[in-house]
Amino acid sequence: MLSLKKYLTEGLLQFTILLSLIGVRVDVDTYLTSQLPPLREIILGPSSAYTQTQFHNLRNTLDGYGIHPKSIDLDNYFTARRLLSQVRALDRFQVPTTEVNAWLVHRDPEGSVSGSQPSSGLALESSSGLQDVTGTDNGVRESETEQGFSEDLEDLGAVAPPVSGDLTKEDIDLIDILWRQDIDLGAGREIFDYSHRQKEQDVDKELQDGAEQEDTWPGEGAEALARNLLVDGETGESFPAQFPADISSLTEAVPSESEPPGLQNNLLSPLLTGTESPFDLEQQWQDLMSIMEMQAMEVNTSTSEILYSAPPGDPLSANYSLAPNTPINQNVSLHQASLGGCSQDFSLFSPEVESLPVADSSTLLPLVPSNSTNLNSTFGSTNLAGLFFPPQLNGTANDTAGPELPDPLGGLLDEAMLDEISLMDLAIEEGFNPVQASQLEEEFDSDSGLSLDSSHSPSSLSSSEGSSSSSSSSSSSSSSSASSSFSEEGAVGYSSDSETLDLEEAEGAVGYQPEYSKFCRMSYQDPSPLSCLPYLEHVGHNHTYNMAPSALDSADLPPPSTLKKGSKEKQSDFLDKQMSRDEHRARAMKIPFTNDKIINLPVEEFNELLSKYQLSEAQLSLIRDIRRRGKNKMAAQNCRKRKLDTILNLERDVEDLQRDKARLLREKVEFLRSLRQMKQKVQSLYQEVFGRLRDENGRPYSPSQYALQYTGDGSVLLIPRALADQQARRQERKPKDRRK
DNA sequence: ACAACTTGTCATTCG
DNA sequence: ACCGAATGACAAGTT
Repeated sequence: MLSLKKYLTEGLLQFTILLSLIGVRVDVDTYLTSQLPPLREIILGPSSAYTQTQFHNLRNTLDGYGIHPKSIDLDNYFTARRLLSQVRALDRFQVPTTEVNAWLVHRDPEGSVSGSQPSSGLALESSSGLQDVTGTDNGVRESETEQGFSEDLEDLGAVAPPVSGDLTKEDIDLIDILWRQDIDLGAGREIFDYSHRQKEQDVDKELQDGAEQEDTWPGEGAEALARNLLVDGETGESFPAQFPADISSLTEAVPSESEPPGLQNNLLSPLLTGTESPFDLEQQWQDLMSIMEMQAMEVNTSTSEILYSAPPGDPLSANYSLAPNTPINQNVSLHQASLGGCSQDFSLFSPEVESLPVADSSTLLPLVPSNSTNLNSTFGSTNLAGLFFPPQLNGTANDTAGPELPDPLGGLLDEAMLDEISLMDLAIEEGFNPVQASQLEEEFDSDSGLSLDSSHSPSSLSSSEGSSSSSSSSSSSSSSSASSSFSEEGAVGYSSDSETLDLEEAEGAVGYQPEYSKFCRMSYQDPSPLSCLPYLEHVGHNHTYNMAPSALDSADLPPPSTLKKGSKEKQSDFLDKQMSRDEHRARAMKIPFTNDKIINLPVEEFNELLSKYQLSEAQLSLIRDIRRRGKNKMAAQNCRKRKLDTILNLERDVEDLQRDKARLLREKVEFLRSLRQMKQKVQSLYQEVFGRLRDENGRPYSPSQYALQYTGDGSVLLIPRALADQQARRQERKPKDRRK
């Protein structure tokens, strides 16, 4: 019962911290769970974060860290707090910029990820984002970028707004409204605008460079900003071809251009009429993997090199590069036209080909079925099932378009996409997760959620621990250094015990010296090797934390006798005020030894000490209280420090997760955009090829009766529609089974 | 004066 | 049973 309560409390606390920090619904598990099993623990909170014994044991096992259990490094403690506030500020700063960056740098496969820069990456992103939004049309720009990213997100089915951190509900609502407005406006830009994309690539490059060289950023940033704005002016409103605006553009286009003949209409229908099943998280990964496989195919294709003038790893930009018109190859096979060669074969749709659609997105629109809902569903979401499987299988295809050509594209895409890529491969390819995963795992494997590994803890935690250990070790080896170290790091509440000791010595406390020497031997005069690591002697009872200030200061510092009498009195007055209540009480009760000893002596020695004096009951009681309070005070300090450490670690982990999530979302948006483009190309190619086929009488085949089917060896078959449908159905079931 | 933060203390639980 | 550590809660002090 109690353990359950404890567990719940810990979990709730950490979960609350996580949620509050994230501020949004983070479907991190969606993206990471399969790669990072420990993330589950992270999200749910390390149950050991606050556990007592593990912390204790961890400190005492001294696995290479040498952290003194009682040593509290105040400097680092406060440093940690300062860093915490900075981190928080960063987090807030990150809010508006995450999506801005996602939009502007989304084509950069590596630059914006900046996996190895915990906070600087964010800062850079922030700066770039701000640079971009500080233009004249600040608000417009911002909303545009937000819209771009957020629509992408919506398209992904990511319900959560692309913002992180401390956004209020009003903020989210506002952003949401802006999205809607932009969606309604059909805003969009670059998709098929080659020149624009070129510019954008440049801008992206500069953004990349700027991110790497923060110093040089402002100047170049302004330049890039200017160009970017120009681009926006060109394309932002005029041509709704942008990926996120696909929904609106397509839906708008349908009513006006739905009259074209049924041939093209039917041909395209299978691809454009997908129904969106409820968004499946697993599906998202499936999508990503599929897309990546497609892109791998692209890269492997020879013709792709022509098109990939963009930086390597930037598949999207290449998709828009229109190859120079090439002679139409009547022998074109869909195999050659497969994904890798899409762009080149795109030239088939050059104006030379009059009877066939050209490679303009607008020309594809008339081919779209008049059923606009299908359109919406197809392009408006990320469920790729509609891309791979014939519409009739999705249950919403209209009857005319349904049986038309599910198989052709289904076969091609299915084969290309449905081979599984392990998530780990994906992760490695992105250069992210294995390392981070192990990091996170380590961090949360450590007891009590404390990061004792300095390599994992850039914050003050590690340094704090390190200095703590150094102070404790020095206390055992060198009295002078221990003295200075302790005074520097401030043994809270007991720093004035030295004066108490002085006073007591001055008062001539009888029998004190033997104890004192014994005490010293115990603590730091023991010449044995172990003395360097006093905690090895008393793993559970090392109480040198507060011992040093009094014992060492009094022993090593110039005695008050060296001071002038007046100043001595002043000092004693001053120190009187510095004394703790217990010290005053001890003085009042004429306790013959220092509070330090009372508190820090091991039990046996403490009892020994007590037995050597004739102490009244009141004195004994006070001594026990002093000991109890003193120990509890240190315990409270440790506890608070530990709590803070835990929060800091959690905060850092949340940051990491937010970064990862943003990056994954960006990547997904890119992949989906790429997929969409490829899909369109495949559609066009299909139409191209199918439209050129003639039967023995020289008449074109009816798409309602025949379909092209792609085989594994790259050949293309013309098969009856019914057969194609059958095979499509079979293929639909496979992936589903595979997923289970 | 007041809020926020810090620190010490007590009570309690746990190992 | 006792001890010490851990920790929530509270109060006093500090900023």
